[in-house]
Amino acid sequence: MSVSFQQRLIALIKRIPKGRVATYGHIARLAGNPMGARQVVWALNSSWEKEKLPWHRVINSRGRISLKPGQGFELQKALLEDEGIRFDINDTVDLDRYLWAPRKA
DNA sequence: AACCTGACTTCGG
DNA sequence: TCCGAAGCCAGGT
Repeated sequence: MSVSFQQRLIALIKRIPKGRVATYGHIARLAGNPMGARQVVWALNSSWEKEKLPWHRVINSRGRISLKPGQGFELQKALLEDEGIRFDINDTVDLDRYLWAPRKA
């Protein structure tokens, strides 16, 4: 039987290694739907806890945290910095350096 | 079924 | 860089 897009998203997110990040759109693309970025958001909110997902490693296409200050931004940034990820003066991470890409299929 | 919502993305101005 | 508009997707009301 087929695996749902959601399940593929979950599986991919779980594979993001410590010290690396991925963007919503990137993950959606890898899961097979280039335009399913919003689904990633939904997937995270609905099952990051039960699936133990590294939700903090998912950021937006500009290399910045999408959560707002006081609503998780601080926590996410702290978690990423703990993994060795550096933020520049504009709270932006260097995607060319930290963006995760699966080895081979 | 219509309408709203969200940790999105891209494009213009 | 910031803002608005438009496009996209699924779940909740």
